[in-house]
Amino acid sequence: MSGLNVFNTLTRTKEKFEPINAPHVGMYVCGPTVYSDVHIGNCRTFISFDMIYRYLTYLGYDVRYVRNITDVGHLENDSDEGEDKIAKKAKLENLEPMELVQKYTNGFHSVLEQFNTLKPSIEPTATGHLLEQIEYVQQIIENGFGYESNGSVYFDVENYAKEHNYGDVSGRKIDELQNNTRALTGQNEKKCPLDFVIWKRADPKHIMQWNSPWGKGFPGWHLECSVMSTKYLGEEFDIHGGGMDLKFPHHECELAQNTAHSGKVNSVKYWLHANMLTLNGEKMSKSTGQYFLPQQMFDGTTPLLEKAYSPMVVRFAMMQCHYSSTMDLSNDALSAAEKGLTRLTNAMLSIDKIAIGKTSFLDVKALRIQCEEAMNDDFNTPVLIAHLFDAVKQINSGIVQEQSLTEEDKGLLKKVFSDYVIDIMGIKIEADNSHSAELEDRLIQLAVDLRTNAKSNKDWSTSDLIREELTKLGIQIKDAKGGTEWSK
RNA sequence: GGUUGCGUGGCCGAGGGGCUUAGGCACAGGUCUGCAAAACCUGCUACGGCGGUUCGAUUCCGUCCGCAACCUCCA
Repeated sequence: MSGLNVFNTLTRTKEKFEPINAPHVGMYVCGPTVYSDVHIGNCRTFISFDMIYRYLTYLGYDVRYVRNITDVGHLENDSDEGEDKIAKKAKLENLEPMELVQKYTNGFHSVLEQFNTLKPSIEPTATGHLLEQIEYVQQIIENGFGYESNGSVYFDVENYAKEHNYGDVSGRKIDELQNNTRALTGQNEKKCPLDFVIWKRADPKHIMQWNSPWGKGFPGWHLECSVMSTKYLGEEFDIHGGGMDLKFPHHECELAQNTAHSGKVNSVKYWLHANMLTLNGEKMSKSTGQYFLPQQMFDGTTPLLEKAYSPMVVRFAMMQCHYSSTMDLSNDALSAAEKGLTRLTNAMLSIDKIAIGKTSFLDVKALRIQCEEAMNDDFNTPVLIAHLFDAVKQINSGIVQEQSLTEEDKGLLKKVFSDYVIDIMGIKIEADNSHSAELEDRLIQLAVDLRTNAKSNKDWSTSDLIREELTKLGIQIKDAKGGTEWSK
């Protein structure tokens, strides 16, 4: 068995990954609605797809990775009273909507950068594609799957379902959906409760609105993803990703829009979904307050954790869990990941210490194959990590026993670790610079304390040595009455 | 209530009909070490309950219990 296999939500099976136009791969991932800070749960999805993007690239594919920014159209709920999230928050924070969008887009980028995610190839915004969205809606109406009602345009689910399946992504059946639809107020504009808005009429006081053939309004939430994926990846593309919670209604609606627009049934070949991050067994969610921000985790200011954890520790903890399984974030899990990551990186850095000889104590080629097989099995990073730890144990043991590797194997071993740990899992190995200033001060203080100790023992040669060496480094020592002071 | 998925050893977390000692963390004993740390060696424990299929089930089926997600905005 060889080659990448991915779990396709559409078929609920693992399928051999065969791009439509190899070596090109088109991947679209639903980005955030930038109306507030991203939380750690949001990050998991983007980190998961970052890993997927990295692995596809490693395999030699030329990936065009599109991840959108939703900056308009995301309604609070599906009723007619639903307010646009951006508009509502802009009012609340007393900001121009685009100012709000910029603020949270900046925050989003900053957090993802700390998690060492690669930037997407294209990061389009909904407001930057209004013309395309309007044209898209017109096409849907023309094709008979949309209708205008009181200045808004709705997607005609019933009509669509006559010709196509509706519910494939989320595994729902249209009859069940109809039976289970709650009676919401203000839905009299719709022909059927399942219909969803693709263009929404704006009240005169609404702060975000644009001219359209149906009057002033703004695009519906699901629309921008259909429009932008079509524009940048084509009417049929390889991978569509996002969080599990977007399966319904967002992805279902997106797929319906795609088909209604182009007439093509297979607009997305593989639907991939990242699972939720839970906190104390419950989903993290902005709307319920059950969450904390990444920064609070990095600096240890959330009461939900005992100490601070670096972005790389968090990222590694996520990699120890399969992207499609729910992951419960806990202090124990993070501290275990922290220690494990240290062990992994220490061993990786100590490969240099291994002697070169005529034979190898470690089957490096087999290791590489195991790693590749793990990743080929639907990006199974936990199994990948297990194989790497097996190698860690052998590396450490080999060093203790002074065993050797051939020059070729040693180079290959370094490459395997570098490929899988750094390039694919995206673990950045570097000193934690954020605490270096504090560390420096503490080290100086330590030297000063040692000198004070030597002085009290009348060990003048040691105390003078410390003072001289510190002076050479630009540190001034002053023996004051109350004790030794120093300055840089 | 409906739909989907999950329940693995002290904790996290893979796997998937009969040997995977999965892996990590923790724990216990040992080697090494002036002491410690690291590293190494050894040990440790599991598949929610009850039925069924099978020569054999943690793995398949049924059922019950528990949990989660979705059904309404969410990555």
